[in-house]
Formats: sequence, structure tokens, C-alpha cells
Amino acid sequence: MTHAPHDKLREPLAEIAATCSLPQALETMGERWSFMILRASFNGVYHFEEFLEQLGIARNILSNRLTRLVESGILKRAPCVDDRRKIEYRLTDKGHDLLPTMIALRQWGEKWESGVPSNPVLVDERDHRPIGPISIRAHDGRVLTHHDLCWMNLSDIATADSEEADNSVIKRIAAV
Amino acid sequence: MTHAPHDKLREPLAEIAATCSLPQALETMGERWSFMILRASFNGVYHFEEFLEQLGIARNILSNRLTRLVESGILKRAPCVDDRRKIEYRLTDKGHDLLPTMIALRQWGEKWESGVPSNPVLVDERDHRPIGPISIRAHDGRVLTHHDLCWMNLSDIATADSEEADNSVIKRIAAV
DNA sequence: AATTTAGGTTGCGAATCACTACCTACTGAA
DNA sequence: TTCAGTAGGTAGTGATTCGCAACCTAAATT
Repeated sequence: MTHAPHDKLREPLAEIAATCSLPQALETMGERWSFMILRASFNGVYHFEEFLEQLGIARNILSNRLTRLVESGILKRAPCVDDRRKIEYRLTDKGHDLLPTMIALRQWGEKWESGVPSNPVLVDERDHRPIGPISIRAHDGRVLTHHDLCWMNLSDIATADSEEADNSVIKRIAAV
Repeated sequence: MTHAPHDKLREPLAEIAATCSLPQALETMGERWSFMILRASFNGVYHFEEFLEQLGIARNILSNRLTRLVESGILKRAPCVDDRRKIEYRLTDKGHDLLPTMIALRQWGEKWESGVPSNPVLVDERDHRPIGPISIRAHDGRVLTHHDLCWMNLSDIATADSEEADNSVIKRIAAV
């Protein structure tokens, strides 16, 4: 490896990580450029020099980030058949599964930061209409706002499949 | 302000930012600790010392990050009525709107990193059942996989509300 | 008045980022 | 089969950020 990871800096997350997978998800995707590289991948960028040009990222940082994304199983390397000097960086299943997260973040940015729809747009192949907003839904598909939600302890849920779990509710999500 | 932002370091994103709001969304949320602070906020952490203890973050970094989150309009400061030394950091509407993104990332982590459900769990208040998986849906609510999706240019969509926009399809999302 | 508490700032060493220049394996052409 | 070119990566260096510890100030408690 180029330079060994310095885990010291990342330790404080460990405690929470035991009970929540968000920190683990952020381990790789929380780094600068990771989401932008992912975006490029979804947009059909496969080669080192393409990423370099599209993103305006430094060579060593790109190299580093691609290595990490491959190590995390989000991208995979594959030699290019046309030109065996080339390496293709392709999304794995795990990488493809980040699409909802990326779209959610992008939609949030559209709504609150830029105010205008991004380009290119993700559309349904069937009718070429833009996808709907990413939202939180109940098990039966009803869209839920944060007024309809509350947090519960996992241990209480296992034994409270039907109801009578009222006392296990930690807290309602406070209205703004 | 404590120290002026050095925009030089962040410039390369500007070009893409003109056509996509993802980089803008990452401006604040892409920084280390931002999502973890957000998570704590959703879990009912409001005060400086609480964040400090829960996250194991350094004081100055927390101070810095909270300031940035307030500047971005994701959190808001409010003096505490009980104890006027205390300041409450509360999610704004903009902050609450990041819940789908955060849950999507967490669910991804559950599926691919930890393998086990996180704690606490977000449940429907009506029946106390866990929420469903965050997914991409068509305008009519159908769940779409990446096989059902393609990217289109925004300009082509505006004039292609019904169909006959075949030639404007940029590219299907490649199957893994 | 003295002490504690909440929130924050400052200084400093370590780690990371980004820019530039170099390096190397492979390709394609002469 | 040499030789220039290209894709991908490495090394060096300065700027920026992170994390730890110590200090600071205003409000609250004793």
C-alpha cells in the first residue's frame, strides 16, 4: 500500500459505530471527493484521466480515493479490453446501492441550496419522466413526515411486533 | 468569525456545481462530523456538552462545525430559557429535510457494512413498525431499480413531457 | 465572594489536502 | 525492435485541517 492508514484519527467514532452503521457508512463515503467520484461513476466516467478532468481533483488524491473506494468494494477495477493499459473503474452492486443516498442528497441540495433542478436528470426509462422525491415511507408505502415518526430501541421492537410498545417509545421527533 | 473560510481549496467543484446541486449539498454536509452531529440532533441532543460527550469530538472542531451548520441554516441557535448560559442547537426545516439522506446512508451501511440494524430504529408512530427501505420511485410511486433508470438532459425533458424523447436519452444505467 | 458550569478560543503537533514534477508499464507506429 | 506517447500512479513540498490540551468569559450556584 502507498501509506498505511492512520486509524488513530478515526477512533472516536468507534463507540457509536457499535450501535449504528452510519459511522461505518461515512468511513469511506464521508471523505471529500468520494461522493463526487461516485456521481461521475453514475454518469459514465470510468477512467482515471476522465475523473481527473471532470472533477479537477489532484492526481494523488484521486489515486488515493479510487484505491479506497475499491478497497471498500464500492468500485471495482477491471482491465479495459480495447486498450490493456487502461483500467476501468466500475460501480459494484454495493456502489450502485448508494444511488438513493446520492439522489436524496442531491434533491436536498436542489431544494435548499441551488433552488433549481440538477443536470442530468434521473428519469424513469418507461416514460422518461423524472423520478419522484426520495422520501421515508412506512412498511406499507405511506409517505411519512417527521411528525409521523419516532425512534425506538431495537430491543423493544423485537418483542413488540403488534402494539403495546408505547412505553418503549424513546421520543417523538420534535416538530420544528 | 473565528477564521475566514479559504475558498481556494474548494474551487474545483465550482464548475460542476453550476449544473448539479450535489457539490453544494456537500459543501457543509460533506465535512467530517457533520452527519454525526446531525444524527445526534435527530436523537435529541441539543447542547454543546452533550454533543461533546456523545461524539467524542474535539471542542474546537465541534464549535467550528456547529457554527458552520448554523451558517448553512441546518441548525439554529436558541438561548435556553431555563439556564441562560445554555444554547440550544435545534434542527431547522432544512435540517429536518436531511433525514431521508441520513436514513438512506444508514440503511446502506446496515446492508453492506455492519449487516445488522442500527439502534435506535426509526418507526412509524402509528403502528410502531420500522420504516421501509429508502428507494427511488417513479412519479407514480413504483419502486425503480437502476435497470429502470436512465439519465436525461434537463433541456430535453422540458419539451418532452409525454414521449418521443428517445433520442435525448443520454445513457441507460449500466447493469453491474 | 468563591466555585461550578456552559460554551468557546488559542496554541501546537500530527495528519491530510492539493499542486507540481517525476516515474513506469504498456501500446502503437516506423 | 526501437521509440515516442499514453494511462495510471508515486514523491516532494507547502497550505489547510484535525485533535488534544490549556485557557477564557459569562452566567449560575453555593
